[in-house]
Amino acid sequence: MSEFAKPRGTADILPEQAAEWRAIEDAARQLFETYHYREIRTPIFEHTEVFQRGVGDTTDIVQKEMYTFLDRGERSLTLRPEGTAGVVRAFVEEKLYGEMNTQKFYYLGPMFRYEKPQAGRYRQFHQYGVEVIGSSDPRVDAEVIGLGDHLLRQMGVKSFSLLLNSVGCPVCRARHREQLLAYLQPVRSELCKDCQSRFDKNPLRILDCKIDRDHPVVASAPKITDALCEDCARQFSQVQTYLDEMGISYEIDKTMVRGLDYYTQTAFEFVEGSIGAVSTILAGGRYNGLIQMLGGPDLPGIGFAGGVERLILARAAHGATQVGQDRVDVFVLALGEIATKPAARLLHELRSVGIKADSDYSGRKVKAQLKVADRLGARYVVLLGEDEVAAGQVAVRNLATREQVTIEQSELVSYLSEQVSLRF
RNA sequence: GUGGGCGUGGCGAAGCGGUCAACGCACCGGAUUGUGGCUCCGGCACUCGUGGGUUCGAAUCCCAUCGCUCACCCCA
Repeated sequence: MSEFAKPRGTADILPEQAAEWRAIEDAARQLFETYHYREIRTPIFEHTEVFQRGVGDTTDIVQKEMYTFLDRGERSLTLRPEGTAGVVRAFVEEKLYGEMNTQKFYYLGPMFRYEKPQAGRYRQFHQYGVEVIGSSDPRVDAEVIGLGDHLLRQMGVKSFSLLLNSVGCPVCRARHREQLLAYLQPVRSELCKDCQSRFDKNPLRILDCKIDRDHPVVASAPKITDALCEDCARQFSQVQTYLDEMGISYEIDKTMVRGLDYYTQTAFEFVEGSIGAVSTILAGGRYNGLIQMLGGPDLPGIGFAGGVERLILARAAHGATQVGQDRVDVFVLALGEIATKPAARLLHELRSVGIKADSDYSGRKVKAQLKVADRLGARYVVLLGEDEVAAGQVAVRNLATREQVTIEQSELVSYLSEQVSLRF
């Protein structure tokens, strides 16, 4: 074991896996652009207050999961634990609201949370996500949800379910909170320890508690979904109408609450059963108060975020894993001291015209080098020995057909350009 | 933060108190002259995460510690 190990909860993405990562990132970007979302890149760290305000002081993320540090100027900074707060901060700071009424963004990148790692949960993990700011039209909710659905399908996740709920607005939420507290008060002492404290901080979460969920009183407690104000109820039903219209199936889950404080109205979660205990693969919701909370105008917003690591796990479970092929077009084989210089020159010439080429650097024998060429999946071997060097020629061997020709060194590039291009 | 499982060569994995720590894969070399994928032969852990203890003797038992992993809270 090495003396230096990567920090807990981080991962090295090795070349083989990097191919899949890149494929996912490329496909995600392309899909987002198809929906006319534009990429936005915000800093990986922000002033701590951005997350305290943006994510919410009562959330686990802020209370116990942030990577917070003081820089040399004594400023408190935090590695971003999620993407929305930073995007909204940028939106407000750069005054992007001046441009158009509705703006659509996407992002891709690492996030950091100080958690104990397990399957599908890491301290540095990666998310792709979208944010739509400036419209509260339920068509936008449906578009964002539909985009999540589309992305998962496109990525090869064949089965998953979509849970949908509405968590209301500050008006109906406050009203529901009163009802709920009154309702639960008599059984407060029967609740689990966590729910005792949720009682004051975030009673909505009690409904979602895995321990108390089965408690008869809790199970039949008033749901926010049933206590929505007129506006929220209409929003919720219209979102469903559009989803129906788009042929996207979902289940209403009245106990589903999103973990972040900023959510209002629409909340949704895509879950996949085979990736471990943490089955949420992509989730999001509407956050109508957030922009104003971060100092901007009173604009509505909605978005989602998905975990790349969880997507990769799900792809694996669905047999969609992609392995990178590591092939080279040409392998330059130099024999002996005398061949090294012309070989280096030819290797460089081949690469200059875009032919993927490699060579051996350890001065091994022909046999060993051919073995390497074979293993690299090379189509051609350019062989340079004493005879060839003396004659200004090279032997070019087609590894598949075993045919070998000897040509002038000056013709090599044009000869191979032609051969290699024939494959495409 | 809490609980379970596990830590043997690059990887997978046997051994679970007593000769030199199996084996497979990978890797390296060889099977006569400068020609590959198969086969055959050979090489590759003074050491079993780390530290301490028990014992005549420990990879094997005990304790601690670190790490990995799964699960809980919560979450992508």
